[in-house]
Amino acid sequence: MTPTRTTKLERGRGALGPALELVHTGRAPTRAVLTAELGVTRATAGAVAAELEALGLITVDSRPAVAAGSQGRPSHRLSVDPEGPVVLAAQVHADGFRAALVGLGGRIVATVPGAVTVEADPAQVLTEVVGAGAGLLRETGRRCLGAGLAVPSAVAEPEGTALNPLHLAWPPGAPVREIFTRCLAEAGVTGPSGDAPATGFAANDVNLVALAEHRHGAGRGARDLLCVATGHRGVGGALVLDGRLHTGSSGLALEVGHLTVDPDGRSCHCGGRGCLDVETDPLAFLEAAGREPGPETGLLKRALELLRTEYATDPAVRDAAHLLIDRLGLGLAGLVNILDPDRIILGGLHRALLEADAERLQNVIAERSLWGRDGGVPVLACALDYSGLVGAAELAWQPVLDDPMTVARG
Amino acid sequence: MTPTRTTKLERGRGALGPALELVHTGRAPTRAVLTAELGVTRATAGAVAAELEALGLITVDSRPAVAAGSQGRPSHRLSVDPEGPVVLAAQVHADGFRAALVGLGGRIVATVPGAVTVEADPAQVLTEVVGAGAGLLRETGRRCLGAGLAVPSAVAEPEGTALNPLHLAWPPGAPVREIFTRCLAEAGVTGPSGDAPATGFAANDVNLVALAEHRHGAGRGARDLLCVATGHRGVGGALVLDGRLHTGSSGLALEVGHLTVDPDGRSCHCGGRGCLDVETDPLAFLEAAGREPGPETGLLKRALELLRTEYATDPAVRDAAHLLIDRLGLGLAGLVNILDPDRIILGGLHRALLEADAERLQNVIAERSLWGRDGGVPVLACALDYSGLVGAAELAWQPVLDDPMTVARG
DNA sequence: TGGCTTTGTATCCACCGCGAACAAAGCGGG
DNA sequence: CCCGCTTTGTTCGCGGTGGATACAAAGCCA
Repeated sequence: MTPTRTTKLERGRGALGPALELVHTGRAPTRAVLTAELGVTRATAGAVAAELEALGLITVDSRPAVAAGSQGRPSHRLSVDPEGPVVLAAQVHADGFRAALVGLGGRIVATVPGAVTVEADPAQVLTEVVGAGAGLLRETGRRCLGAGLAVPSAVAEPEGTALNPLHLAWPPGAPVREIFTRCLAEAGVTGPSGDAPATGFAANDVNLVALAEHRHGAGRGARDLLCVATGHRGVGGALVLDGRLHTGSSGLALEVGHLTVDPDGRSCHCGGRGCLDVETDPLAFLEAAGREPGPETGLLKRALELLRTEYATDPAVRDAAHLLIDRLGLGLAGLVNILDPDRIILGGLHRALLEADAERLQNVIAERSLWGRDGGVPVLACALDYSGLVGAAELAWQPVLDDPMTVARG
Repeated sequence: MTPTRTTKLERGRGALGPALELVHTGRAPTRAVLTAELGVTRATAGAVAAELEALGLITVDSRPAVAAGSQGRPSHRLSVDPEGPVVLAAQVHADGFRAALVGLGGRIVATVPGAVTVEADPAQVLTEVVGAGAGLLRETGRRCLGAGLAVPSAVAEPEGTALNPLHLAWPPGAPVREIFTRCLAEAGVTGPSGDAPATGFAANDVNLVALAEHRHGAGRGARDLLCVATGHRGVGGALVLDGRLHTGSSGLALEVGHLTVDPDGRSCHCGGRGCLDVETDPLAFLEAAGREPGPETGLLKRALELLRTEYATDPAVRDAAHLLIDRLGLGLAGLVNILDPDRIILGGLHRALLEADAERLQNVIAERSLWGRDGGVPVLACALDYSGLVGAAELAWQPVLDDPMTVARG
């Protein structure tokens, strides 16, 4: 029989995925580095790079790169193909949504915000969202390899249902992934196989922030990355272990909002008292500062604004910030004792608190974490714009990173 | 040049490790199952099994196995070679130590307890320990492939230092792995390479209980396994994710003792109040039951005895048990919210509390864990004798499981 | 211009695991 | 009792993957 003809270029399939991931995360700027990172020979790394280029995923710049100072033959630059395929990414939040096309490397190619009525159900919202994304695809004419969605709710695995979309007026248990996939099919958004419609991926927004920061932001190089962030209300957490999101056995891990941070604090719907959720969110901050919290929508923005403008001038604001920092530090110390991350990233109001007085926060964590080592865990601020969106894109890219040959089979 | 001759039997090296792990954990009783579990062809599975047999690690029983009812040619039984090589395993605790030889499959081939004075330093203790193990090796004449040690302390990675050996009068930060390795060399205990001395592995005992239970006990088949156990004082935790121990970035993960389980509870040396550590350990139980706790040594044994004999008859004991169950449930619920395990295993006093009233414990966990699903997380009792020892052996077996060919290169 | 160093490429080959055909071992039915 | 039937185990050949090696390319530097 005539076997399926394979060109020499197709060598190195097994290393394709790891290689693409290295270029994707910016850890392989040249073939030489790629060789070292993959632990293969130059021959293999060269074949792999050629194959990825043939697939239209990366570009090999033939002009000598950097070359600054070092001797020897200058290496060619490997980079993600800026004209390559994209994925559709979207983030839904209490005030609306944002859709985007995201290329490899977490590059946002095009993005557009959108608004929906507060009462809209998942199908309405996701129809709008996918419609906006499909519009971007038409405008740009890019090839689409998948789609990912960030939602402000825990998402159960493997069902893909939103368990607690508290700020969206969605029914708990709404099958968002299924709805998202259906909307994609209706809008004709394609997946990696080209003609077949894309299957949608959906996950919690904080999880996706963590994933995005780990691959392209402040979490690069971390092995065990903890991410904690506020939205308008409540606190979310996420953990990336060895480069993969730890979602737990049913997708519900890192519900960190109900750690006790103030034994004398206010009671919480969870049945406890003084939970991180209610003691360190924007509402708690505004109240602690003696301000009128106002309507639910925009709590985060008002809290950030207050902290930014009056922290230096108003003692009540400063005291409120310090109070929240102390509580947050206590909660983070508890997480450090359980998870032992090598880096912590904060988003939302927590990020602003960190930037207001990083030393105070670090000290609280160090004091209350047991047997912590040399200086304690580094705590950093989120470094990406739209990290939730980028994280949603990572979900969609994952099948391609796992097996880049999928893009050829389409 | 004449290349290194390799027999046909040596085919299938890449799958050797996974195959050995399957037999080791009892998940591959026959070659047919091995074929399915590895996802390879019968030819490959057969070659792999033959290779493992040639290495002296497993036996292939030529008599037809089971065959009960099913049609087709009966399969041969694959099993760990009971006469195969062993590793030296040891567990140190407050009252002394226990050394053992452990074969594949977690089979304890020989074991011996030992006593040391309370004031003994690490070098003295480990000299005794290794001496006892070496004695067993001499008596049995087994080939030794490595050594592992369980200690009642967090062990920092990668240094291998015992950070908080609170019950041992060892200096915090004692380099136990280094000392252990030196003792092994002095006693002439061999590693996988045959002539070279073994490098010792050391880890926290509760971590090793979790590892052992995951591979050979109540945790088999779990993906995310949480283990919580008491010794005489304090509470330890451990987490196995995807079959590997999660020790955190510096080996300090799962220090679960300082979760708040009683906001009005007694103060703890950690600075908090009502910590799991001081509210659910044997001392807390004896005090809650109104008994005189007595000396430090033997607290666990007395607590277990009291619970076993008087739970049904003495209301004070029952109330104390229920109090501790409620506190424990609160702590476990907090961990469930953060880690989302698919199984929980309890050891020490916690195991006895579970057996006293499993339903009460399950209910508390279910009530306080958020969005828990259908019936909550299964909570089971440790199923192995000497699980700490078996876990220590797993540490030593790991290099062999990762690459079985190492045993040939010796 | 000719070393020197590092990067990229061409060629050969060992090895792993797949596929297919065959052999083996029990069951069961005429 | 013998002949299918089913499942398991083995033999043999093949193709793809990546290693090793030698060589070519491209910059520094004397």
